[in-house]
Amino acid sequence: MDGNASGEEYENIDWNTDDELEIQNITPSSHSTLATLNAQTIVSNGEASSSSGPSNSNLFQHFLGMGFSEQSIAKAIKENGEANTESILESLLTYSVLEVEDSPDELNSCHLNSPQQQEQQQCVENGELSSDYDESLCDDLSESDDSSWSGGSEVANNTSSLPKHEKSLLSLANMGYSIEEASAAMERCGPEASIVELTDFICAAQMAKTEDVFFEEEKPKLPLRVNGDFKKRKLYDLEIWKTKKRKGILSEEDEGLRLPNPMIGFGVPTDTHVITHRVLPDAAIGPPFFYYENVALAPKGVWDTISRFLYDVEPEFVDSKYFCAAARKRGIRKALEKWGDNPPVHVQKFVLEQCRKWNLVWVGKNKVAPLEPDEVEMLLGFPRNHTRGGGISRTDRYKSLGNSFQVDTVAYHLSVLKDKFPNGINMLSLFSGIGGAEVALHRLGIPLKNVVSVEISEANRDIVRSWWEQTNQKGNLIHLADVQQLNGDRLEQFMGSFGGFDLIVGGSPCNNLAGSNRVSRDGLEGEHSSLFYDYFRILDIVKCIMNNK
DNA sequence: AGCAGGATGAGTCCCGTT
DNA sequence: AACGGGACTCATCCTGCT
Repeated sequence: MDGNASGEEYENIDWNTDDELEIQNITPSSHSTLATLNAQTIVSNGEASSSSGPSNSNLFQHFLGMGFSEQSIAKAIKENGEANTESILESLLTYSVLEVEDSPDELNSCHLNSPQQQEQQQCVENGELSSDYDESLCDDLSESDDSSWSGGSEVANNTSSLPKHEKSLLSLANMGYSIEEASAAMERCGPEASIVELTDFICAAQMAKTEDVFFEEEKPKLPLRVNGDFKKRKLYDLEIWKTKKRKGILSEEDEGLRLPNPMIGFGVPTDTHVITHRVLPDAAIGPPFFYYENVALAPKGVWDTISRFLYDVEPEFVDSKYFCAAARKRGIRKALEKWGDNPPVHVQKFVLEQCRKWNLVWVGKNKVAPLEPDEVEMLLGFPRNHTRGGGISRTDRYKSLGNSFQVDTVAYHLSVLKDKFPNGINMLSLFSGIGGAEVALHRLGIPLKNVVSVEISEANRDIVRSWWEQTNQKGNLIHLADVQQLNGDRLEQFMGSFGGFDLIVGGSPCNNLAGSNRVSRDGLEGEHSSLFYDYFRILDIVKCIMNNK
Protein backbone atom coordinates (compact mmCIF):
# COMPACT_ATOMS: atom_id res chain seq x y z
CA MET A 1 0.00 0.00 0.00
CA ASP A 2 2.52 2.51 1.02
CA GLY A 3 4.68 3.50 -1.80
CA ASN A 4 8.03 5.05 -1.56
CA ALA A 5 8.64 8.70 -1.87
CA SER A 6 10.57 9.72 -4.87
CA GLY A 7 14.06 10.99 -4.48
CA GLU A 8 13.96 13.40 -7.33
CA GLU A 9 10.84 15.04 -6.08
CA TYR A 10 12.75 16.15 -3.05
CA GLU A 11 15.74 17.65 -4.74
CA ASN A 12 14.61 21.09 -3.71
CA ILE A 13 14.38 20.30 -0.06
CA ASP A 14 16.78 22.29 1.99
CA TRP A 15 18.67 19.66 3.91
CA ASN A 16 20.43 22.23 6.00
CA THR A 17 17.41 23.99 7.36
CA ASP A 18 17.77 24.98 10.96
CA ASP A 19 16.32 22.53 13.39
CA GLU A 20 13.77 24.90 14.78
CA LEU A 21 12.21 25.48 11.42
CA GLU A 22 11.99 21.81 10.67
CA ILE A 23 10.37 21.14 13.97
CA GLN A 24 7.91 23.94 13.61
CA ASN A 25 6.84 22.74 10.25
CA ILE A 26 6.50 19.11 11.02
CA THR A 27 5.55 18.65 14.62
CA PRO A 28 1.77 18.46 14.62
CA SER A 29 0.17 21.39 16.30
CA SER A 30 -2.35 20.55 18.95
CA HIS A 31 -4.68 23.01 17.31
CA SER A 32 -4.87 21.40 13.91
CA THR A 33 -7.48 18.95 12.88
CA LEU A 34 -6.40 15.52 11.82
CA ALA A 35 -7.73 15.80 8.36
CA THR A 36 -6.09 19.12 7.96
CA LEU A 37 -2.83 17.62 8.99
CA ASN A 38 -3.36 14.89 6.52
CA ALA A 39 -4.13 17.16 3.65
CA GLN A 40 -1.31 19.35 4.62
CA THR A 41 1.11 16.50 4.64
CA ILE A 42 0.18 15.49 1.17
CA VAL A 43 -0.11 18.87 -0.37
CA SER A 44 2.71 20.66 1.26
CA ASN A 45 5.09 17.86 0.45
CA GLY A 46 3.92 17.87 -3.08
CA GLU A 47 4.50 21.53 -3.30
CA ALA A 48 7.92 21.21 -1.84
CA SER A 49 8.81 19.12 -4.82
CA SER A 50 7.84 21.76 -7.27
CA SER A 51 10.50 24.25 -8.13
CA SER A 52 8.06 26.88 -9.24
CA GLY A 53 5.82 26.72 -6.20
CA PRO A 54 2.08 26.50 -6.18
CA SER A 55 0.06 28.62 -8.50
CA ASN A 56 -2.30 31.02 -6.86
CA SER A 57 -5.43 29.40 -8.19
CA ASN A 58 -4.37 25.94 -7.13
CA LEU A 59 -3.61 27.19 -3.71
CA PHE A 60 -6.91 28.99 -3.55
CA GLN A 61 -8.80 25.93 -4.67
CA HIS A 62 -6.95 23.76 -2.26
CA PHE A 63 -8.14 25.79 0.70
CA LEU A 64 -11.56 26.30 -0.80
CA GLY A 65 -11.89 22.58 -1.00
CA MET A 66 -11.03 22.38 2.65
CA GLY A 67 -14.08 24.44 3.41
CA PHE A 68 -12.62 27.85 4.12
CA SER A 69 -14.36 30.90 2.76
CA GLU A 70 -12.95 32.87 -0.15
CA GLN A 71 -12.55 35.96 1.97
CA SER A 72 -10.61 34.12 4.65
CA ILE A 73 -8.33 32.52 2.08
CA ALA A 74 -7.64 35.80 0.34
CA LYS A 75 -6.88 37.39 3.67
CA ALA A 76 -4.63 34.57 4.78
CA ILE A 77 -2.69 34.52 1.53
CA LYS A 78 -2.27 38.26 1.70
CA GLU A 79 -0.95 38.01 5.23
CA ASN A 80 1.41 35.12 4.69
CA GLY A 81 2.33 35.20 1.06
CA GLU A 82 1.77 32.35 -1.33
CA ALA A 83 4.82 30.33 -0.52
CA ASN A 84 4.08 29.18 2.98
CA THR A 85 1.01 26.99 2.95
CA GLU A 86 1.60 25.99 6.54
CA SER A 87 1.23 29.50 7.88
CA ILE A 88 -1.70 30.20 5.55
CA LEU A 89 -3.44 27.19 6.98
CA GLU A 90 -2.62 28.28 10.48
CA SER A 91 -4.13 31.70 9.83
CA LEU A 92 -7.22 30.11 8.34
CA LEU A 93 -7.62 27.88 11.34
CA THR A 94 -7.23 30.87 13.61
CA TYR A 95 -9.91 32.76 11.70
CA SER A 96 -12.24 29.82 11.90
CA VAL A 97 -11.74 29.46 15.61
CA LEU A 98 -12.58 33.13 16.01
CA GLU A 99 -15.64 32.71 13.81
CA VAL A 100 -16.71 29.73 15.86
CA GLU A 101 -16.57 31.79 19.01
CA ASP A 102 -18.60 34.51 17.36
CA SER A 103 -21.34 32.39 15.90
CA PRO A 104 -21.70 29.01 17.53
CA ASP A 105 -24.84 28.24 15.55
CA GLU A 106 -22.90 27.72 12.40
CA LEU A 107 -20.86 24.98 13.90
CA ASN A 108 -22.63 21.95 12.69
CA SER A 109 -20.80 20.73 9.66
CA CYS A 110 -22.55 17.40 9.48
CA HIS A 111 -23.97 18.03 6.08
CA LEU A 112 -25.18 14.74 4.77
CA ASN A 113 -28.89 14.65 4.77
CA SER A 114 -30.15 12.20 2.25
CA PRO A 115 -31.31 8.93 3.81
CA GLN A 116 -29.10 6.66 1.82
CA GLN A 117 -26.09 8.67 2.71
CA GLN A 118 -26.92 8.54 6.32
CA GLU A 119 -27.18 4.86 5.78
CA GLN A 120 -23.72 4.93 4.39
CA GLN A 121 -22.03 6.91 7.11
CA GLN A 122 -20.52 9.60 4.99
CA CYS A 123 -20.35 12.14 7.70
CA VAL A 124 -16.82 12.58 8.83
CA GLU A 125 -16.14 15.34 11.18
CA ASN A 126 -12.74 16.31 12.27
CA GLY A 127 -12.87 17.68 15.74
CA GLU A 128 -10.15 19.73 17.23
CA LEU A 129 -7.59 17.59 18.86
CA SER A 130 -7.73 18.11 22.51
CA SER A 131 -4.44 18.84 24.08
CA ASP A 132 -5.29 17.48 27.47
CA TYR A 133 -8.15 16.25 29.53
CA ASP A 134 -9.80 19.61 29.82
CA GLU A 135 -13.34 18.96 28.69
CA SER A 136 -13.53 22.28 26.92
CA LEU A 137 -10.67 21.19 24.72
CA CYS A 138 -11.93 17.71 24.19
CA ASP A 139 -14.30 18.86 21.50
CA ASP A 140 -17.02 16.86 19.95
CA LEU A 141 -16.49 15.91 16.41
CA SER A 142 -19.80 17.55 15.70
CA GLU A 143 -18.62 20.89 16.88
CA SER A 144 -15.94 21.76 14.45
CA ASP A 145 -16.50 23.75 11.34
CA ASP A 146 -13.12 23.54 9.78
CA SER A 147 -13.48 20.03 8.62
CA SER A 148 -11.51 19.31 5.52
CA TRP A 149 -14.18 17.13 4.13
CA SER A 150 -17.15 19.26 4.89
CA GLY A 151 -16.57 21.89 2.28
CA GLY A 152 -18.45 24.54 4.16
CA SER A 153 -18.49 27.37 1.66
CA GLU A 154 -21.74 29.26 1.49
CA VAL A 155 -23.23 29.70 -1.91
CA ALA A 156 -24.84 32.91 -3.04
CA ASN A 157 -28.36 32.05 -4.05
CA ASN A 158 -29.51 34.64 -6.52
CA THR A 159 -29.88 32.30 -9.46
CA SER A 160 -33.25 30.88 -8.58
CA SER A 161 -34.57 31.06 -12.12
CA LEU A 162 -32.05 28.52 -13.44
CA PRO A 163 -32.63 24.77 -13.47
CA LYS A 164 -31.14 23.11 -10.42
CA HIS A 165 -28.21 21.45 -12.12
CA GLU A 166 -27.20 24.64 -13.92
CA LYS A 167 -27.46 26.54 -10.71
CA SER A 168 -25.12 24.10 -9.09
CA LEU A 169 -22.71 24.27 -11.98
CA LEU A 170 -22.68 28.02 -11.79
CA SER A 171 -22.21 28.01 -8.07
CA LEU A 172 -19.26 25.69 -8.36
CA ALA A 173 -17.75 27.74 -11.15
CA ASN A 174 -18.13 30.81 -8.98
CA MET A 175 -16.29 29.02 -6.25
CA GLY A 176 -13.31 28.63 -8.51
CA TYR A 177 -13.79 25.09 -9.77
CA SER A 178 -13.54 24.32 -13.44
CA ILE A 179 -16.68 23.40 -15.37
CA GLU A 180 -15.11 20.00 -16.10
CA GLU A 181 -14.57 19.29 -12.43
CA ALA A 182 -18.03 20.51 -11.57
CA SER A 183 -19.85 18.49 -14.18
CA ALA A 184 -17.86 15.37 -13.37
CA ALA A 185 -18.81 15.79 -9.75
CA MET A 186 -22.47 16.27 -10.62
CA GLU A 187 -22.45 13.24 -12.80
CA ARG A 188 -20.96 11.18 -10.04
CA CYS A 189 -22.99 12.51 -7.13
CA GLY A 190 -26.32 12.60 -8.91
CA PRO A 191 -28.79 15.40 -9.67
CA GLU A 192 -29.94 15.79 -6.10
CA ALA A 193 -26.50 16.34 -4.64
CA SER A 194 -26.01 19.44 -2.56
CA ILE A 195 -23.29 21.98 -3.24
CA VAL A 196 -21.47 20.81 -0.15
CA GLU A 197 -21.49 17.23 -1.38
CA LEU A 198 -20.25 18.35 -4.76
CA THR A 199 -17.41 20.40 -3.30
CA ASP A 200 -16.57 17.42 -1.16
CA PHE A 201 -16.34 15.29 -4.22
CA ILE A 202 -14.18 17.74 -6.12
CA CYS A 203 -11.94 18.24 -3.15
CA ALA A 204 -11.54 14.50 -2.82
CA ALA A 205 -10.78 14.15 -6.50
CA GLN A 206 -8.19 16.90 -6.31
CA MET A 207 -6.57 15.33 -3.31
CA ALA A 208 -6.54 11.95 -4.95
CA LYS A 209 -4.91 13.53 -7.95
CA THR A 210 -2.34 15.28 -5.81
CA GLU A 211 -1.57 12.04 -4.10
CA ASP A 212 -1.21 10.24 -7.39
CA VAL A 213 1.23 12.82 -8.62
CA PHE A 214 3.09 12.83 -5.35
CA PHE A 215 3.47 9.09 -5.25
CA GLU A 216 3.94 8.53 -8.89
CA GLU A 217 7.29 6.93 -8.29
CA GLU A 218 5.67 4.33 -6.15
CA LYS A 219 5.56 2.28 -9.29
CA PRO A 220 9.06 2.92 -10.53
CA LYS A 221 8.95 0.43 -13.35
CA LEU A 222 5.55 1.51 -14.53
CA PRO A 223 5.77 4.58 -16.74
CA LEU A 224 2.41 6.20 -17.43
CA ARG A 225 1.99 4.50 -20.75
CA VAL A 226 2.17 1.11 -19.13
CA ASN A 227 -0.43 2.12 -16.61
CA GLY A 228 -3.06 1.59 -19.26
CA ASP A 229 -1.81 -1.92 -19.81
CA PHE A 230 -1.97 -2.49 -16.12
CA LYS A 231 -5.61 -1.54 -16.09
CA LYS A 232 -6.23 -3.78 -19.07
CA ARG A 233 -4.60 -6.56 -17.19
CA LYS A 234 -6.93 -6.03 -14.24
CA LEU A 235 -9.91 -5.98 -16.54
CA TYR A 236 -8.64 -9.16 -18.11
CA ASP A 237 -8.32 -10.81 -14.71
CA LEU A 238 -11.84 -9.78 -13.88
CA GLU A 239 -13.13 -11.27 -17.13
CA ILE A 240 -11.32 -14.52 -16.42
CA TRP A 241 -12.86 -14.59 -12.99
CA LYS A 242 -16.33 -13.92 -14.35
CA THR A 243 -15.96 -16.62 -16.97
CA LYS A 244 -14.87 -19.07 -14.32
CA LYS A 245 -17.82 -18.13 -12.19
CA ARG A 246 -20.24 -18.56 -15.08
CA LYS A 247 -18.89 -21.97 -15.78
CA GLY A 248 -19.07 -22.89 -12.14
CA ILE A 249 -15.42 -23.87 -11.99
CA LEU A 250 -14.48 -21.52 -9.20
CA SER A 251 -12.89 -23.37 -6.37
CA GLU A 252 -13.71 -22.58 -2.76
CA GLU A 253 -10.51 -20.58 -2.51
CA ASP A 254 -11.31 -18.40 -5.47
CA GLU A 255 -14.57 -17.41 -3.84
CA GLY A 256 -12.77 -16.14 -0.77
CA LEU A 257 -12.87 -12.53 0.27
CA ARG A 258 -10.32 -10.39 -1.42
CA LEU A 259 -8.69 -7.27 -0.12
CA PRO A 260 -9.51 -4.14 -2.07
CA ASN A 261 -6.67 -2.20 -3.58
CA PRO A 262 -6.49 0.58 -2.60
CA MET A 263 -7.77 -0.41 0.81
CA ILE A 264 -10.92 1.69 0.87
CA GLY A 265 -13.77 -0.79 1.07
CA PHE A 266 -17.12 0.94 0.95
CA GLY A 267 -15.61 4.35 0.90
CA VAL A 268 -13.49 6.98 2.57
CA PRO A 269 -13.87 10.72 2.23
CA THR A 270 -11.11 11.06 -0.33
CA ASP A 271 -12.17 8.23 -2.56
CA THR A 272 -13.75 9.13 -5.85
CA HIS A 273 -15.43 5.80 -6.42
CA VAL A 274 -17.50 5.46 -3.32
CA ILE A 275 -20.01 2.70 -3.09
CA THR A 276 -22.94 4.48 -1.57
CA HIS A 277 -25.23 1.63 -0.77
CA ARG A 278 -25.04 -1.84 0.67
CA VAL A 279 -27.69 -4.29 1.72
CA LEU A 280 -27.41 -6.06 5.04
CA PRO A 281 -28.72 -9.57 5.64
CA ASP A 282 -31.88 -9.51 7.77
CA ALA A 283 -30.29 -11.40 10.61
CA ALA A 284 -27.63 -8.74 10.96
CA ILE A 285 -29.92 -5.77 11.27
CA GLY A 286 -30.06 -4.11 14.67
CA PRO A 287 -30.74 -3.07 17.23
CA PRO A 288 -28.43 -4.03 18.63
CA PHE A 289 -26.08 -2.66 16.02
CA PHE A 290 -22.64 -4.13 16.06
CA TYR A 291 -19.17 -3.19 14.98
CA TYR A 292 -16.33 -5.66 14.80
CA GLU A 293 -12.73 -4.98 13.92
CA ASN A 294 -9.58 -6.93 13.20
CA VAL A 295 -6.48 -6.87 11.00
CA ALA A 296 -7.12 -6.88 7.28
CA LEU A 297 -4.30 -9.22 6.38
CA ALA A 298 -5.37 -12.23 8.35
CA PRO A 299 -4.54 -15.72 7.06
CA LYS A 300 -6.62 -17.00 4.21
CA GLY A 301 -10.17 -17.88 5.10
CA VAL A 302 -10.19 -16.10 8.46
CA TRP A 303 -12.35 -13.23 7.22
CA ASP A 304 -14.69 -15.67 5.52
CA THR A 305 -15.16 -17.42 8.83
CA ILE A 306 -15.64 -14.19 10.74
CA SER A 307 -18.14 -13.00 8.16
CA ARG A 308 -20.01 -16.28 8.24
CA PHE A 309 -20.36 -16.08 12.00
CA LEU A 310 -21.38 -12.44 11.98
CA TYR A 311 -24.56 -13.05 10.01
CA ASP A 312 -22.89 -12.94 6.59
CA VAL A 313 -22.15 -9.27 6.77
CA GLU A 314 -19.56 -8.48 4.17
CA PRO A 315 -16.55 -6.89 5.88
CA GLU A 316 -15.38 -3.48 4.90
CA PHE A 317 -11.64 -3.14 4.53
CA VAL A 318 -10.30 0.27 5.34
CA ASP A 319 -6.83 1.55 6.03
CA SER A 320 -6.77 4.17 8.76
CA LYS A 321 -4.06 6.02 6.93
CA TYR A 322 -6.93 7.67 5.06
CA PHE A 323 -8.00 9.23 8.33
CA CYS A 324 -4.74 9.73 10.08
CA ALA A 325 -1.37 11.23 9.24
CA ALA A 326 0.42 8.21 10.60
CA ALA A 327 0.89 5.40 8.15
CA ARG A 328 1.58 2.99 10.96
CA LYS A 329 0.50 2.98 14.52
CA ARG A 330 3.74 1.89 16.05
CA GLY A 331 6.87 3.88 15.74
CA ILE A 332 10.20 2.18 16.10
CA ARG A 333 13.00 3.19 18.33
CA LYS A 334 15.40 3.53 15.56
CA ALA A 335 17.25 6.65 14.58
CA LEU A 336 19.01 6.90 11.30
CA GLU A 337 22.72 7.41 11.07
CA LYS A 338 23.97 10.88 10.33
CA TRP A 339 24.55 12.07 6.82
CA GLY A 340 26.82 14.70 5.37
CA ASP A 341 25.59 18.12 4.42
CA ASN A 342 24.77 17.16 0.87
CA PRO A 343 23.50 13.62 0.72
CA PRO A 344 23.09 12.22 -2.77
CA VAL A 345 19.61 11.73 -4.14
CA HIS A 346 19.54 8.04 -3.36
CA VAL A 347 20.39 8.74 0.26
CA GLN A 348 17.70 11.39 0.49
CA LYS A 349 15.31 8.93 -0.98
CA PHE A 350 16.32 6.30 1.51
CA VAL A 351 15.85 8.65 4.46
CA LEU A 352 12.43 9.75 3.28
CA GLU A 353 11.40 6.18 2.68
CA GLN A 354 12.43 5.27 6.18
CA CYS A 355 10.57 8.25 7.65
CA ARG A 356 7.44 7.31 5.81
CA LYS A 357 7.77 3.70 6.68
CA TRP A 358 8.46 4.14 10.38
CA ASN A 359 6.65 7.37 11.22
CA LEU A 360 9.83 9.21 12.04
CA VAL A 361 9.71 12.91 12.67
CA TRP A 362 12.49 15.50 12.46
CA VAL A 363 13.81 16.45 15.83
CA GLY A 364 16.94 18.28 14.79
CA LYS A 365 19.41 18.73 12.01
CA ASN A 366 20.00 15.36 10.43
CA LYS A 367 18.15 13.76 13.28
CA VAL A 368 14.92 11.84 13.25
CA ALA A 369 13.13 10.05 16.04
CA PRO A 370 10.06 7.90 16.47
CA LEU A 371 6.83 9.46 17.61
CA GLU A 372 6.39 10.09 21.30
CA PRO A 373 3.47 8.35 22.98
CA ASP A 374 1.53 11.59 23.27
CA GLU A 375 2.04 12.21 19.57
CA VAL A 376 0.71 8.76 18.82
CA GLU A 377 -2.23 9.50 21.08
CA MET A 378 -2.99 12.61 19.11
CA LEU A 379 -2.67 10.91 15.76
CA LEU A 380 -4.98 8.14 16.88
CA GLY A 381 -7.53 10.70 17.99
CA PHE A 382 -7.15 10.41 21.76
CA PRO A 383 -6.75 13.24 24.22
CA ARG A 384 -3.19 14.01 25.19
CA ASN A 385 -1.98 11.95 28.12
CA HIS A 386 -4.85 9.55 27.63
CA THR A 387 -2.64 6.55 28.35
CA ARG A 388 -0.54 8.20 31.00
CA GLY A 389 -2.65 7.43 34.03
CA GLY A 390 -2.01 4.57 36.42
CA GLY A 391 1.76 4.72 36.26
CA ILE A 392 1.86 2.84 33.00
CA SER A 393 5.34 2.58 31.50
CA ARG A 394 6.37 4.15 28.24
CA THR A 395 6.67 0.79 26.57
CA ASP A 396 3.23 -0.21 27.75
CA ARG A 397 1.79 3.05 26.44
CA TYR A 398 3.16 2.22 23.01
CA LYS A 399 1.77 -1.25 23.34
CA SER A 400 -1.72 -0.12 24.34
CA LEU A 401 -1.78 2.51 21.64
CA GLY A 402 -0.53 0.04 19.08
CA ASN A 403 -3.51 -2.19 19.76
CA SER A 404 -6.05 0.57 19.66
CA PHE A 405 -8.62 1.84 17.23
CA GLN A 406 -7.87 4.95 15.25
CA VAL A 407 -10.60 7.11 16.71
CA ASP A 408 -11.42 9.15 13.61
CA THR A 409 -11.85 6.02 11.54
CA VAL A 410 -14.24 4.50 14.03
CA ALA A 411 -16.06 7.80 14.42
CA TYR A 412 -16.52 7.92 10.66
CA HIS A 413 -18.12 4.52 10.72
CA LEU A 414 -20.24 5.16 13.80
CA SER A 415 -21.38 8.62 12.74
CA VAL A 416 -24.55 7.07 11.26
CA LEU A 417 -25.72 6.47 14.82
CA LYS A 418 -25.75 10.10 15.77
CA ASP A 419 -29.21 10.81 14.40
CA LYS A 420 -30.58 7.51 15.63
CA PHE A 421 -29.61 8.09 19.24
CA PRO A 422 -29.95 11.78 20.05
CA ASN A 423 -30.64 10.93 23.69
CA GLY A 424 -27.66 8.72 24.14
CA ILE A 425 -26.62 5.15 23.72
CA ASN A 426 -26.20 1.96 25.70
CA MET A 427 -23.05 0.25 24.60
CA LEU A 428 -21.44 -3.08 25.17
CA SER A 429 -17.76 -2.62 24.50
CA LEU A 430 -15.81 -5.86 24.19
CA PHE A 431 -12.02 -5.88 24.19
CA SER A 432 -12.26 -2.18 24.99
CA GLY A 433 -8.54 -1.57 25.23
CA ILE A 434 -7.95 2.08 25.90
CA GLY A 435 -11.51 2.96 24.96
CA GLY A 436 -11.29 3.90 21.29
CA ALA A 437 -14.99 3.30 20.71
CA GLU A 438 -15.98 5.24 23.81
CA VAL A 439 -13.82 8.19 22.80
CA ALA A 440 -15.14 8.06 19.24
CA LEU A 441 -18.78 8.20 20.36
CA HIS A 442 -18.03 10.95 22.83
CA ARG A 443 -16.34 12.99 20.15
CA LEU A 444 -19.28 12.44 17.85
CA GLY A 445 -21.42 14.00 20.53
CA ILE A 446 -23.40 10.84 21.19
CA PRO A 447 -24.07 10.72 24.93
CA LEU A 448 -22.92 7.56 26.64
CA LYS A 449 -25.71 6.35 28.91
CA ASN A 450 -24.62 2.90 30.05
CA VAL A 451 -21.35 1.41 28.94
CA VAL A 452 -20.44 -2.14 29.83
CA SER A 453 -16.77 -2.34 29.04
CA VAL A 454 -14.92 -5.64 29.04
CA GLU A 455 -11.14 -5.44 29.06
CA ILE A 456 -8.60 -7.89 30.41
CA SER A 457 -5.82 -5.41 31.11
CA GLU A 458 -6.10 -3.58 34.39
CA ALA A 459 -3.92 -0.76 33.13
CA ASN A 460 -6.25 -0.23 30.19
CA ARG A 461 -9.30 -0.32 32.44
CA ASP A 462 -7.69 2.35 34.57
CA ILE A 463 -7.10 4.44 31.48
CA VAL A 464 -10.72 4.24 30.39
CA ARG A 465 -11.95 4.87 33.93
CA SER A 466 -9.87 7.99 34.31
CA TRP A 467 -10.93 9.24 30.85
CA TRP A 468 -14.52 8.64 31.90
CA GLU A 469 -14.09 10.66 35.06
CA GLN A 470 -12.06 13.45 33.55
CA THR A 471 -14.49 14.02 30.71
CA ASN A 472 -17.32 14.26 33.26
CA GLN A 473 -19.38 11.50 31.73
CA LYS A 474 -22.94 11.52 33.02
CA GLY A 475 -23.64 7.84 32.34
CA ASN A 476 -22.61 4.61 34.04
CA LEU A 477 -19.41 2.79 33.27
CA ILE A 478 -19.41 -0.86 34.26
CA HIS A 479 -16.08 -2.62 33.95
CA LEU A 480 -15.55 -6.33 33.54
CA ALA A 481 -12.29 -8.13 33.00
CA ASP A 482 -12.94 -11.23 30.96
CA VAL A 483 -15.24 -11.76 28.01
CA GLN A 484 -15.21 -15.47 28.74
CA GLN A 485 -16.89 -14.82 32.09
CA LEU A 486 -19.67 -12.81 30.50
CA ASN A 487 -22.60 -15.20 30.29
CA GLY A 488 -26.29 -14.97 29.46
CA ASP A 489 -27.38 -14.43 33.05
CA ARG A 490 -25.05 -11.53 33.50
CA LEU A 491 -26.11 -9.99 30.19
CA GLU A 492 -29.78 -10.41 31.03
CA GLN A 493 -29.15 -8.71 34.33
CA PHE A 494 -27.52 -5.71 32.66
CA MET A 495 -30.12 -5.49 29.95
CA GLY A 496 -32.93 -5.76 32.44
CA SER A 497 -31.64 -2.78 34.35
CA PHE A 498 -31.34 -0.39 31.40
CA GLY A 499 -33.30 -2.03 28.62
CA GLY A 500 -30.90 -3.59 26.14
CA PHE A 501 -27.84 -2.56 24.24
CA ASP A 502 -27.97 -0.23 21.25
CA LEU A 503 -24.49 -1.01 20.08
CA ILE A 504 -21.92 -3.73 20.52
CA VAL A 505 -18.36 -2.82 19.59
CA GLY A 506 -15.23 -4.85 19.70
CA GLY A 507 -12.00 -5.81 18.04
CA SER A 508 -10.83 -9.21 19.20
CA PRO A 509 -7.12 -10.03 19.54
CA CYS A 510 -5.15 -10.18 16.34
CA ASN A 511 -2.04 -11.83 17.78
CA ASN A 512 -2.57 -15.09 15.98
CA LEU A 513 -3.71 -13.45 12.76
CA ALA A 514 -1.16 -10.72 12.28
CA GLY A 515 1.54 -11.33 9.74
CA SER A 516 4.25 -9.91 11.93
CA ASN A 517 3.79 -12.71 14.42
CA ARG A 518 6.65 -15.10 13.68
CA VAL A 519 5.90 -17.37 16.57
CA SER A 520 2.25 -18.24 16.77
CA ARG A 521 0.36 -17.13 13.72
CA ASP A 522 -2.14 -19.86 14.26
CA GLY A 523 -5.17 -18.21 12.72
CA LEU A 524 -8.61 -17.82 14.20
CA GLU A 525 -8.16 -20.91 16.33
CA GLY A 526 -5.08 -19.50 18.01
CA GLU A 527 -4.88 -18.97 21.75
CA HIS A 528 -5.78 -15.28 21.68
CA SER A 529 -7.56 -14.79 18.39
CA SER A 530 -10.09 -17.51 19.16
CA LEU A 531 -11.66 -14.98 21.50
CA PHE A 532 -13.46 -13.84 18.37
CA TYR A 533 -15.90 -16.64 19.10
CA ASP A 534 -16.70 -15.00 22.40
CA TYR A 535 -17.51 -11.81 20.56
CA PHE A 536 -19.92 -13.77 18.40
CA ARG A 537 -21.30 -15.69 21.36
CA ILE A 538 -22.04 -12.53 23.30
CA LEU A 539 -23.45 -10.71 20.28
CA ASP A 540 -25.74 -13.63 19.57
CA ILE A 541 -26.96 -13.83 23.17
CA VAL A 542 -27.73 -10.12 23.19
CA LYS A 543 -29.58 -10.42 19.88
CA CYS A 544 -31.59 -13.37 21.17
CA ILE A 545 -32.54 -11.63 24.39
CA MET A 546 -33.58 -8.50 22.56
CA ASN A 547 -35.54 -10.35 19.89
CA ASN A 548 -37.47 -12.35 22.45
CA LYS A 549 -38.72 -9.28 24.17
C1' DA B 1 11.57 -2.56 36.30
C1' DG B 2 12.02 -0.70 32.31
C1' DC B 3 13.98 -0.04 28.14
C1' DA B 4 16.16 -0.63 23.54
C1' DG B 5 17.73 -3.40 19.98
C1' DG B 6 18.04 -7.40 17.30
C1' DA B 7 16.77 -11.79 15.37
C1' DT B 8 13.18 -14.32 13.92
C1' DG B 9 10.64 -16.02 9.03
C1' DA B 10 4.98 -17.80 8.05
C1' DG B 11 1.61 -16.59 5.01
C1' DT B 12 -0.14 -13.86 1.55
C1' DC B 13 -0.34 -10.84 -2.21
C1' DC B 14 1.63 -8.48 -6.09
C1' DC B 15 4.04 -8.36 -10.15
C1' DG B 16 7.06 -9.69 -13.67
C1' DT B 17 8.86 -13.51 -16.28
C1' DT B 18 8.72 -17.76 -18.55
C1' DA C 1 -1.09 -20.85 -16.43
C1' DA C 2 2.65 -21.63 -13.58
C1' DC C 3 6.51 -19.97 -11.15
C1' DG C 4 9.56 -17.14 -8.35
C1' DG C 5 11.25 -13.05 -6.13
C1' DG C 6 10.07 -9.22 -3.33
C1' DA C 7 7.48 -6.83 0.06
C1' DC C 8 4.54 -6.60 3.67
C1' DT C 9 2.69 -7.48 8.60
C1' DC C 10 -2.52 -4.30 15.62
C1' DA C 11 4.24 -9.78 17.16
C1' DT C 12 7.28 -12.43 20.25
C1' DC C 13 11.31 -13.72 22.46
C1' DC C 14 15.79 -13.04 24.02
C1' DT C 15 19.82 -10.36 25.48
C1' DG C 16 22.15 -6.88 27.64
C1' DC C 17 22.07 -2.48 29.48
C1' DT C 18 20.81 1.18 33.05
